[in-house]
Amino acid sequence: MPDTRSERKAALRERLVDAAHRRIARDGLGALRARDLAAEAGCALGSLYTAFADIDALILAVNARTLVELGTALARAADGKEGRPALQALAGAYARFAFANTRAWSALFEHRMADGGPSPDWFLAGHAALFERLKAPLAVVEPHLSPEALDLRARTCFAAVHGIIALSVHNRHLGLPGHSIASELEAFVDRITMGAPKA
Amino acid sequence: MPDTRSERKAALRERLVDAAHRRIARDGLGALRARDLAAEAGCALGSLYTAFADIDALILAVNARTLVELGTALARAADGKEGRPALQALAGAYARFAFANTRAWSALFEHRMADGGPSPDWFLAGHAALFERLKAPLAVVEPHLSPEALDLRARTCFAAVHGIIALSVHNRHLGLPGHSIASELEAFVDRITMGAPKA
DNA sequence: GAATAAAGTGAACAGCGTTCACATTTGAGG
DNA sequence: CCTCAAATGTGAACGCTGTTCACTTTATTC
Repeated sequence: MPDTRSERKAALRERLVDAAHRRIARDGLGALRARDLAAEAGCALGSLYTAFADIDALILAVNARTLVELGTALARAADGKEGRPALQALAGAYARFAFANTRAWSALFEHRMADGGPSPDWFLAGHAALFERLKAPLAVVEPHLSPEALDLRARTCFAAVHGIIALSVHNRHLGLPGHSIASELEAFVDRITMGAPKA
Repeated sequence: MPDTRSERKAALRERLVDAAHRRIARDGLGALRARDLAAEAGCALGSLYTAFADIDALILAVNARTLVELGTALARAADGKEGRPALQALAGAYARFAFANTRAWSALFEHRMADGGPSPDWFLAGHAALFERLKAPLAVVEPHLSPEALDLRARTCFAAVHGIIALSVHNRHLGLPGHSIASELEAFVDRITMGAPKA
């Protein structure tokens, strides 16, 4: 009793995303090979292109999965917290996720569309959710900001924390040594949120 | 009266670096093609590999040039300034350079060695000079820091500013809109240097 | 159960960085 | 000025890449 068409196709897509995810996690985005993925998923090379339009689409699917994992890690970290403690928790969770899933996390930002075009909307929305999450705790810390200014400030804070972590993850000589990141990040968020109540 | 061997070789190297620089500036690091470069430099494909070990080495030469340009831009901006104004000037100059030379500046950070190995020391030193430049003005703003803590803080500040700019340059939807960068950056550096005399 | 549409297949294609056997040019010694 | 070994220039060829396509196999529909 063979599976239906759609079941088989969905299963193939999942096996391919699994294989790509493992490969990215182990060797990074640049080590993805269409032939390796097809072999690991147990399908012919051509079948890959019946499941995904191209390798970019497959990478996007992996990134979507990573984005969900990152989102839940952040949500868990900030759960029940507000203001400065929430921001500290988010920054710490972001750093831990980046160091625990270095290559998959890097793929989120390294990847560019092959034709140079924009990523699909649903993917950009997932990215946007990252800094949207900062708005509520930031609003507690900086109640004087207008909604527009709050949006800008959330982007700035996200980018700053991201930059600190990204440089440390990618560039051993330029970034912070691993044992200093947590403390520097904490001091940094302290500065950013200065003026707010400490607890 | 043909040129000497070494003169010809040096001229070829320069033409190749010029061509690669133009190509990177126009279309980005990913658009470099060995055949294009050879054609534009007026040499055979194989000759490229008598001048440079591989494309990585050529990219490194381009990046070295970009790094020098960036260094002089920063030096000019901070000239005669100290403390907070110096930091503001450096951040502003860094942002202006990044937006005026988007692709060449991106190449400094996008590029990874093909074999995954480390970049040569002279190149890492050039990168390190970026945040070394922050130490003196930072020491004025935060005189209580030990040399070791100052080093860490300089790395953190560089990474934060770099992150804000990088995300705005690369990711239109996640980063700041162009017209807000200068003001957000200024507010940000203000926060970082809080407690120091304003002038 | 036959007809039809969908999916699977892997050889073939175009493009890439890099190499190599060979042609050319160069500069020092007779 | 000529000679000739050695350095340099050359582009076809190699191995690899993502992607396509004519063809076979399979699932669904009437």
